[in-house]
Amino acid sequence: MALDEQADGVDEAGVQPITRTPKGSGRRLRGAIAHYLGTQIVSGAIAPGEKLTGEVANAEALDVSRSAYREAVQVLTAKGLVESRPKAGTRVLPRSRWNMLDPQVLAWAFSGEPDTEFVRDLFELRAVVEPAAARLAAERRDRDDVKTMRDALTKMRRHTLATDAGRAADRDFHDALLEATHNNALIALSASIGAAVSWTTKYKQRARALPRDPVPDHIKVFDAIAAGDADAAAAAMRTLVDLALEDTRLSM
Amino acid sequence: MALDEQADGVDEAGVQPITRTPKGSGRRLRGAIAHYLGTQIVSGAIAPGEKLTGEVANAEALDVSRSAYREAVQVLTAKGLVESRPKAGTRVLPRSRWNMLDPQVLAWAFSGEPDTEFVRDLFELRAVVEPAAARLAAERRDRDDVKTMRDALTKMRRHTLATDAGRAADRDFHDALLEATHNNALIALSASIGAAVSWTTKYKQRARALPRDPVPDHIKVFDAIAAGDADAAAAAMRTLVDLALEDTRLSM
DNA sequence: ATCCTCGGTTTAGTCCGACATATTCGGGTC
DNA sequence: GACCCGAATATGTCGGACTAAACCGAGGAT
Repeated sequence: MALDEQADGVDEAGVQPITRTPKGSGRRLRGAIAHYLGTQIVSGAIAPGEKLTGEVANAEALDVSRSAYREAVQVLTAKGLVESRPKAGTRVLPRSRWNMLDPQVLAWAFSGEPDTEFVRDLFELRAVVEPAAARLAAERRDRDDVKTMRDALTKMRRHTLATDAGRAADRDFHDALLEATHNNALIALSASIGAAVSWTTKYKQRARALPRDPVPDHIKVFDAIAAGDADAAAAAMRTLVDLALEDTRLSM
Repeated sequence: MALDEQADGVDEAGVQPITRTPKGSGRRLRGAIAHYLGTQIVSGAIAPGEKLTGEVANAEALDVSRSAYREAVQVLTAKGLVESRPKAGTRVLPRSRWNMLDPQVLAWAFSGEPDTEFVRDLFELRAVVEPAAARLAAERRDRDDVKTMRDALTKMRRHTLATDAGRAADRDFHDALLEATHNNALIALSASIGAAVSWTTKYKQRARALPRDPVPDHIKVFDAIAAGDADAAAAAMRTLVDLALEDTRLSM
C-alpha cells in the first residue's frame, strides 16, 4: 500500500508503485505523504537512526513534487519524528523524541496493528489522568457543565454504544466532563488519549459484541460529579477505566 | 520585533521591517517564521477564528519566499494551531484544537509573559501525573534505573540548583525516574511537562534566590523508589511538586 | 604517525514563477 | 424566494535554479 489504498498496476520501477489518491479528496496530497511516511516510521519500517532517501529521489519515487514532499517532511519534523540537516540527510529520531501525545501520531500508530505494549501504557496513563479529571470536575463543575453532561448521557442511553450516534454521545460526555475541570492542560491531554482509545474500540468491536452495558458506570460518574462528591467521582471513573481496559485486553 | 531581535532600519513599507536573521544560524529560516507566527497566535495577538493574511502578501511582508512561509504554516497546521483551505484562507483554530502538550507550542507559550492560569493548569496536571509516575517507578525500577538516579542525585548534591550543571542533574534525575516507569506514554507526557516547568524556573529565579534546598525532597523520593515503597514514593513526589508550585506561585 | 586545516561534494534550504484545484461568493434563472 | 451555475480568489502542487551548510577525504604541518 502506498499513498492510496487501491494497489493497482505496478509501474516500470516495480518497487513502490504509488499513484495519487484520486477518489479521496479529503486530505491533501501532502497529508497522504505525511501519513505514508508517518506510518512507515511509527510501525518501525524505517527504524530510528536510519536516514531516509534523499528528497529528490524519494519525491520522484512517490511521483510527487519536491515541494509537496518537503512540506510533508516538515510535518514529521514538527511532530519530532525526524530531523534533517544539510548534507547529513533526514534521519529518524529516537522514540524518546517523538510526540506520542500528538493525535495524528497516535492515529498513525493505530493505523496498522497496534503495539499491545503501547496500548497498555496508554490505558495506564488514562487510569491515572481520568479519575483525577473526574475529581476536579466534581469540584468545579458549574450549572452548564452538568446540563451538557446530562444531555450527552440521555442521548447515550437512547442510542446504544453500537450505533454511531451512541459513540458520539459517549465522546460528548467525556468532552463535557473535561470541560468541567476548567483545566486546559488536562483537556488537551485527555482529548489525545480519548482519540487514541476510540481507535482501540475498532479492534474491540471486531472481537465480539460489547459484553457489558457501560451506561450504568457512566451514570455513577455523572451522579458523583453532579453531587460534587470528588472522591466518589474519582472512584467511579477508576472502575470505568478499569472495565474498559478489561474489555480491550480481552480482544487483543 | 519580527524574525530577528535587532529592530533595524524600517523599509519603505514601514509596517513590518523584518530582516533575515543573520547572526542566529541556529534554527533555519522557516523555524524563525514558525516561531514568529506561533508566538503571535498563542499570545492571542491573532485570536482564534481570525484569518491571517494571504500567503503571497504575508510572505512578501516578511520578506521570505512563499515556499519557506508555507513550510512554516505546515508546522503550525501540524500542531493544530491553524487550518487552511483553498479560497477560505488560513484561520486560527479554537484553543481546544491546539496541541498544548507539544514542546514547541509550550515554548511559544512561555516565550512571552506566561499566562498564570495556564501555569496553574500545568502544575495541576503535574501534581496528578508525577506522583503516579513515582509510584510506577517504585514498582518497576530495575538495577540500572536505580544506579542512574543515584548518579544524578549525587551530581545534583555537588553542584547546587543555581548552576547549570545542577539543573542538568535535576533533569537527569527526573528523566531517569520516568524511564524507570517503563511506560512510554508517561515518558512522553512528563517530558513535555518537564520542559514547560523548566521554562517557569526562569521566572522563578528572577524573583529571588531559591528559598529552599530541594535536594532533601529528591532524596526522599529516591529512597522510596529504591526501597520499592510505592505509596511512600507517590507521597514524597506529591510534596515535592506541591513545594515547587508554592515557589512558582510566589514569584508570579 | 597523528593531528589539523582546507577545499570539494553532497544534501537540505530557499527562491522564483507558473499552473491546478477547490471553495466561496455573486449573479442569473426558474 | 430558493436553487443552480459560473467566475473570482486563495491555497495546493509543480518544476527548476540557485544558495548554504556540513560531512569527508586530501593534503600539509607538527
